Amino acid sequence: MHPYKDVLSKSALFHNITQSDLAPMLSCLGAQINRYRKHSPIYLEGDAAQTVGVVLSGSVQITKEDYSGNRSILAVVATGNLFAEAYACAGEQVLPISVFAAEDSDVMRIDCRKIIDTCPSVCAFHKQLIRNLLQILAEKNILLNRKLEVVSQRTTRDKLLVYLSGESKKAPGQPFSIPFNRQELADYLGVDRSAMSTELGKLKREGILDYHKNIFRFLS
Amino acid sequence: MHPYKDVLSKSALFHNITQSDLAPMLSCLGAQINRYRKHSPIYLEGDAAQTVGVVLSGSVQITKEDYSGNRSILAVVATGNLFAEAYACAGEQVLPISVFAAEDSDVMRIDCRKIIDTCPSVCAFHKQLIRNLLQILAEKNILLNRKLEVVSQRTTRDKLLVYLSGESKKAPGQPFSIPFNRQELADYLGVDRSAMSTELGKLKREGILDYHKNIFRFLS
DNA sequence: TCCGATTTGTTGTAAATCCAACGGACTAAA
DNA sequence: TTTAGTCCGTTGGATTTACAACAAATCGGA
Repeated sequence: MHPYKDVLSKSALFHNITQSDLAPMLSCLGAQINRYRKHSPIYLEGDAAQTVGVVLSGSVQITKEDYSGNRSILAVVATGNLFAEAYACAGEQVLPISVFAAEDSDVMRIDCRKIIDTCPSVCAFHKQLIRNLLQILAEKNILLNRKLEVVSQRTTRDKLLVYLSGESKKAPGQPFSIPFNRQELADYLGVDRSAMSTELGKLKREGILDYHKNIFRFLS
Repeated sequence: MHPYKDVLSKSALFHNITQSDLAPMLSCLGAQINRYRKHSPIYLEGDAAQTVGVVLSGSVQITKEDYSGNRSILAVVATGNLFAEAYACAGEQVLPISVFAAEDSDVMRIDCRKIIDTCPSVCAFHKQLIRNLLQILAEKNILLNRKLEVVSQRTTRDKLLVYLSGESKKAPGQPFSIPFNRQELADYLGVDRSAMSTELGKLKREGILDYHKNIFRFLS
């Protein structure tokens, strides 16, 4: 009985893999589990990137030092999610980021080469694992492309319109909600919150957009 | 003898696959080759994304319509390279982009499910194919992350410093070249060329950076 | 060498953005 | 009800950027 089977079976990496198959698979993969105290490093910038991390409990922070030495938090990875998967899968990479435990956390690490080099006789579920990994990378790719499209817009107005029209595309003309408050939206768009607020006000006054809190609707 | 074996064996998707293995592999994958006239569509926005494309000859353009209906070119894919791979691998995706032949072009398409669902008895090289696909996605991921970090900087100065210090990291203090001219660099950073030129001049006058054409060096 | 085309740097002005500060609306706890 | 905290919109001034136009430098043939 694996202590983390509930977390793992909900994780995208182990999607469509039955709980009973988890334990033998993990031993086949040589998965290593470690506990990290809050603030202690899991990976450091410059490390060789060979293993993908899975957060089993707690959460971790992806951080990076900029050219002037300021450390900033790029992302927080919650329980059940992966980190460093792109670097581990690309092979021969040096990590450009560091990972720290945001709280006391358990982390499982798997060597990506073990995932890729299937052992056809033993592990029938390797194939599913590879499929999942491919899907995770592909979906992240799509997310990054989408964000890049938004932040590449030159003006706050265009960033808002590109982001919001994208969110609205599933049901044009209908109200839709966004998963951000104003500050988070401003951070996502890479603009100042107050300037964004002003621009939202303009769009509303011009009759292009209506909104209340995080519910938006295009008036076209 | 496959007519495109030289192009294919140089393509990242078929890296480490011998030319003699190409033909049986392609037939096993159900690869389809079509010729497209200049400007004719290969994929249209809204299509179901199931196949990854490989440019066998010529080149293709990735385009997208923005919220106001303007079509812009996001990328040009040269001979030997892939397109739509992320959407094809993510499964159940609708394409948010269109692809047109930039010139008369031959394009091969492969159903991603055929790549993922290995046929262990027949194709020993499926494994290598999957490894390559994973690596392509992972590397693209890293590139997108890197670009996103640059473009997310608020000021032109910071965008320049983040980009250039990243390029300089391989050999700190040494001169390094960049693969862009000024206009291309400005496009990559998402800023105005002349404003960027001004900012570069400031950095030089402040003694932070020296450059000549596309050779740069940090003076730290 | 000379010419035309392209690339790069410079400048001034208009416009957009950032920044800091503040006030109102709302919420939750005391 | 009061109070403290958070979120959101607004404002004004300082800064930054875009834009357009032009000058200087560079490059590749003829």
